[in-house]
Amino acid sequence: MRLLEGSCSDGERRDTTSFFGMEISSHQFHLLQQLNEQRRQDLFCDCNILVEGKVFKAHRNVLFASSGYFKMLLSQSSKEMTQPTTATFQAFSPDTFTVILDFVYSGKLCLTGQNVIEVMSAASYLQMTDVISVCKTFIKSSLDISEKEKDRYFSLSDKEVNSNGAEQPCLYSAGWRAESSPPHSHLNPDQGTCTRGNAWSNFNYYPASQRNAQQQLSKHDQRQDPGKKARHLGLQQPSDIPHYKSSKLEDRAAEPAGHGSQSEEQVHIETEVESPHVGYQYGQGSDVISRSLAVPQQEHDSPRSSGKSKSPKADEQYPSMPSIVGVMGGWAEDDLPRMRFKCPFCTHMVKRKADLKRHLRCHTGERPYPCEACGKRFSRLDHLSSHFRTIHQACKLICRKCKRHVTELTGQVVQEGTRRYRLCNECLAEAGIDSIRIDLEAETPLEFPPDGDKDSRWHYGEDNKSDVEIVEDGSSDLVIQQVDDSEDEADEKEVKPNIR
DNA sequence: CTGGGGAAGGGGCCC
DNA sequence: GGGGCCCCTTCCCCA
Repeated sequence: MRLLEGSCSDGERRDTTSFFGMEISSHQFHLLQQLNEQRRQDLFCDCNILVEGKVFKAHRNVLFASSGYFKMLLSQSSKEMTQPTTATFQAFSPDTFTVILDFVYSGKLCLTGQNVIEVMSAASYLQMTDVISVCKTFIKSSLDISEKEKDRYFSLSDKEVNSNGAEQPCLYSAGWRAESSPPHSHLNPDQGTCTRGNAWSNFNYYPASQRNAQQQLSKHDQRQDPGKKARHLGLQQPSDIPHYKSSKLEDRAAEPAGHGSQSEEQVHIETEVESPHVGYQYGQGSDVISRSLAVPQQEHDSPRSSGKSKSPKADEQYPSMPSIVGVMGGWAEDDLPRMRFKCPFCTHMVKRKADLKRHLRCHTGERPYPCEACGKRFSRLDHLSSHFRTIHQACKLICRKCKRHVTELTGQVVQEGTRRYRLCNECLAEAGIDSIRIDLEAETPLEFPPDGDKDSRWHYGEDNKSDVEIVEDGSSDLVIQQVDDSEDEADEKEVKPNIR
């Protein structure tokens, strides 16, 4: 117990009001312990989680406070408080969820070399950034240990390297120090990855006997056929390894499948486990660089979803991302190792960190660029730009029907809702929409937001007096616009962001 | 069921 | 490092 002196956290009173308070350090622990006890006794449990047929009981409020996924899920179902909420998962195994749930109710994460990948995957799915961080720490720990032993490794024979012991769990515990911050620090997105939750700096890591196994696992097969790596990693996975993004990763997992005798499981193992070890793949020097990446994390949509739903600003929702790991990714033509960046989620490597940052969005589902015209969200600005030009601005000077080239003289822009395209005059006549009354005031053009302004909104340009003549079909959303292409092109050159 | 076309999305790379 | 372009693949819709 200790005395606290400080400012009130309330923003308005912050500068004027001081408080003296007492913090009982064990309170949080006892509270969680009680909740855990209630969970075990099925007391007040109002949420059923079905994982591959196994039912887990839990408390909505605890799940809500622990997982971004459940936060979103339970927010949506919060109106139906009378019925227990049921969530079903196929993406990970009951064992994995047990580890996750135990962590939620105890602050202790029971990681092993066998479960760390799946736990991290599940945590990613459930948007539990703390768990992801701890898993990364776990993996990094094995790398660090391996690094120290690298020299020794080179003197080891294959025989020695191949002998590894059985894995035993490592326990990462929140620690509940007197000055402990809440263990589920994803509620404090400002905290960096490494310091995320002071509590994590106090985790217990044991047993020491595991170190040898980890060392050996991590460093074997340098420059060897990647297919052989998995056999020595010892980080064997159950057959139901979840994937961050199913199809793509499965495709990529299949890439090294040329090693004939490898089972599908082995391929998965290789794909998922390679990340923490790849830094040693070409093992020359200390080439593992960890950096925190201030990229918003996973969108609410599950990693398997299409990501089409609207969501709050990604920056707010996904406060952290897995670190970018720079590795020696191969050998340049001059026989010097070249730096490449390894995706922590798949086997993909890129030359530039910025490219990896961009690539990571395909794993997280983050789509920070919304089209204000139709609501569709994009992971990349250039895709948004392309989409907008194609769908909403009819930039292609091609008749959509007959595919002939059209100009402002030989064709017109047709608008259906927010969608615009061009039709040549002949096709317009064929469609019987050549006699529609032109109403200049009926519509204003769509305007592209300024360059790089993720947060800006797209407007129907009110103050951008347009040269577009609009013909509205009284019966539907169909609108014909008379577009002055020459001026459009000039606009594009002068004010590029305002693509028209 | 199938093939074609359009849109989306991912990677490489230049500016 | 970000923006943007090009190229390619995949997905989806439609005839």
